[in-house]
Amino acid sequence: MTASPDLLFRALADPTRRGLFERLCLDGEQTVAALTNGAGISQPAVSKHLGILRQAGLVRDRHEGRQTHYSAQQRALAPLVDWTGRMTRFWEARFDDLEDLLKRMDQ
Amino acid sequence: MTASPDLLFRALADPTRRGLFERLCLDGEQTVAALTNGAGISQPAVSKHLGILRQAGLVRDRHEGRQTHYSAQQRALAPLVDWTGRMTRFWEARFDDLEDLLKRMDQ
DNA sequence: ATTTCTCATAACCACATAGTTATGGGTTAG
DNA sequence: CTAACCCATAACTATGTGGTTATGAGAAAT
Repeated sequence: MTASPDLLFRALADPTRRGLFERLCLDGEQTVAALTNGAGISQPAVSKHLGILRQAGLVRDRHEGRQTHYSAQQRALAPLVDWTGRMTRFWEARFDDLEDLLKRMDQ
Repeated sequence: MTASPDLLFRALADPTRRGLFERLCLDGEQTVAALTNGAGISQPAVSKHLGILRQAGLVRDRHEGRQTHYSAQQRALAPLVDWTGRMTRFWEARFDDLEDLLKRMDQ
């Protein structure tokens, strides 16, 4: 279930939404209430953002009783990595641009 | 001159704009007229998109007589690569999600 | 059974943004 | 010098989108 780069870029374009994804990536699974806390927006807004992230495959939801736990699906970022790869690793791309990037990719 | 992830994501979120960047990456430097040809939108719209890409550091413009040549600056993608790295290469991130991504990054 | 709690959806609003046409500045051609 | 050309900016419009409040469905607690 790999989403299109378009869906991914659009989902990650909003800073609030990207912030939610970052929190899920760094702090692990969390409930909607926990995510709402500290997001600076209302709970319905958070739910909407999570819906968009879910549609892009970036998060998964797990229902447990009356609360929903969300977690990041890092592998959904794969098309993004592939895309940057295609844009950079290309025949005529100048080397001084590539050097830097390839270093970062190798850690 | 490295731009923020936010600026980059927002610049690349629009499909038309991303298409322009892709063409510059794959086909090399081109004039505005050349880019307008095949973009399916008017020349002013293309100029506006290029302005946004330039502001994000993703393209460079070179003036030559009455025409402007644009070229991709692939190194501007670095913050994006770093960001995905931070989101994936993190302590508790599950391995089955990482395996796949790291393979892609190593080519 | 009733109340409370968590979350999602609906309806609405304000603003951002991607497109258009019109126009002007600088450059080459005639 | 004048005309044609390339591109950028201005002004405007329509649609998308991120936020709100109101409400309801489902589960837990009393």
